Amino acid sequence: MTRRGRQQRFCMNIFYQYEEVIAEIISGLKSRGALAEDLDAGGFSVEPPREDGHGDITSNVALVLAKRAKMAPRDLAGLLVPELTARDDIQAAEIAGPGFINMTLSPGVWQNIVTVILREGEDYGRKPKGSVPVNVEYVSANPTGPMHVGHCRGAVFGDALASLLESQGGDITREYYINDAGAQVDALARSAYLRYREALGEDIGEIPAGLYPGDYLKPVGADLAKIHGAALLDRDEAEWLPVVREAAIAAMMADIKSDLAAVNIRHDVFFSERSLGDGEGSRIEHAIEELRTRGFVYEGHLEPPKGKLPDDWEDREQLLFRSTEFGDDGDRALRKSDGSHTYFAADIAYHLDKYSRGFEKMIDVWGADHSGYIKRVKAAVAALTDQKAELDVKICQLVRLFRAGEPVKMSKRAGDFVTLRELVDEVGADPVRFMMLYRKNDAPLDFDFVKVTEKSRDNPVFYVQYAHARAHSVFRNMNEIFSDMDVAGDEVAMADLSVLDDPGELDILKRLAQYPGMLEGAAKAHEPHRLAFYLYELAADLHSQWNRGKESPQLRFIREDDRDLTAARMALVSGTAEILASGLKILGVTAPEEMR
RNA sequence: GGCCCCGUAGCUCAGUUGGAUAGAGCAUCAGAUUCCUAAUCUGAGGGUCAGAGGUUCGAAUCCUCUCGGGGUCACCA
Repeated sequence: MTRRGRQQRFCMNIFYQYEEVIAEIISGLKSRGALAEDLDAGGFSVEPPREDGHGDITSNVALVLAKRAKMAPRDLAGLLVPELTARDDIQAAEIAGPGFINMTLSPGVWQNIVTVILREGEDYGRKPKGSVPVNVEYVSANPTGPMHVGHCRGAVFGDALASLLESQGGDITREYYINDAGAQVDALARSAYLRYREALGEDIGEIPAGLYPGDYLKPVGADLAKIHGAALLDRDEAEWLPVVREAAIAAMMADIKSDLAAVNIRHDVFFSERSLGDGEGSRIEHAIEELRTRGFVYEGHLEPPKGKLPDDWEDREQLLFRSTEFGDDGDRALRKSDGSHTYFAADIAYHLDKYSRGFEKMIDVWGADHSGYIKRVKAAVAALTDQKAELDVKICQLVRLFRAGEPVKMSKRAGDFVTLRELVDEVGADPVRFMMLYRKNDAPLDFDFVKVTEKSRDNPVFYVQYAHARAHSVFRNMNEIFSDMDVAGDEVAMADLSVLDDPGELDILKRLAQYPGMLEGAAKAHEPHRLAFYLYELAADLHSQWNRGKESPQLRFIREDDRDLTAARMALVSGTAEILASGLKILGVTAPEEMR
């Protein structure tokens, strides 16, 4: 981390503040000749200790610099410790293990966290909006039917990731790629056409294999009948198909947007694959030309696929992208045997379009079945942008549905898959969103309809929301006793916090201090689940302290006999509620003020 | 067969990008209710981080191999 980088950061993160303290001590030692003037002092960190008993904050500075300074780590630490302990804000600093420096801070440092949170409010831990545009593409479900639970996880993940990046200063565009070209939407159009004839009174019998049998196309057929009457009946398919297709896609996209709205997801840009065109002069041809000028396109033969050979495999010469140049396993076809472009070719053009719109950072969120597709798209982005753009592809693994421990059977062919809408209608948006995020994206996830609505510690959604509600319950009860004390007012904000010295209170304070660094790390790693886990831990800290007040009445947040102490504790509880609400907001989950 | 993901307590999972004696919840056992919401909390037991090598001050984490589970594998979208 450069010096400039440190200064540009908000100084809310106390771990960075102490990195700075150590950096200053090192330059002091240099100027006094205790350390070499040209010693590179970068690369160390100050972090919360992993275990109790290792102080409040810990640094690996001596371990990181030892080799460069040609000193034993513990000796180097020995130079730093006296300087650290000389400070008022550091109660103790000791050398531990191979050369860690464990510091115990004076309680005032922690108590001050609350003052900062109450001042910054929702901005605590956030960074001001920066100028780096980031494109997050997620959902991108085919417009051939309603959203089902398989889409849901990626949708929630992408949305929360976008919000998380936004909280760290990203200039985020949320984007949906509509696969409205190709055979699937033609099949959709033919299915809708059948429903159209049905709406005009014809008995259409069974929906043929290869078409979409779901009832959800019936309204589309009815609308077509209303608008066109019998006018489309006696035409050739070439005439009615574009008309029906457009109507069907529009209807499906309207359904999808409304399904997404049910889980509070919205996109800034809906990008149509069809708009990329086809054939001469299209953006797809342009993208292929861009690759060709860079020497990554050639006519050639592909190796037969490994494993069992498809029945209709034929060796042929075709237009290929040299993706092996960028680490892919094989070169990839750009044109099909009928001369039209492949889906991949369209995707290349799409990503080139993103780049030309100014996005040098792109994130795609895909389902698990697309993992084999990552390398070729990354290869294409690298090739087209001369490696200037970075694309991160996040894969969301499958969601397995359970009901009270029993697997929920689904058959997509029979059309009885569980839709996103059914899921949300039954359990609500909050549990859906939180549970989809309470797991790493690349691990499979079990979702139990019954468990997620349980009111118990076993259900993390409830547990976190309850902590927030409990805080507000405390405020209400406080006003029963001190009717003129305003939790949001100056008396609380300016309260003397030095009385917050109970170990349980300090635990909460230390957890609050971790919030900015946790957010930054989660955003950098593109891992919103870290925030969900953090909120669970913060909720546990608050519940825990609340309960200590049962055994030890002097620890209760509300102390009828001590107005000043009550004000200080209101500040603590208020700061905690603020962070719970702020974090939940990033995850897109509500923070209720009471549970019922 | 190739590629990708996963393998951590009986179960479900974290592990802050290489840090110290590996952590939560559930389940089990023992406790807390005149009391700010017991919808919660306190404590105990439970581990060869799948296995074997390697890299270094230091590995659950990085590299190689083996075993086991899942996904995927010309032209579809």
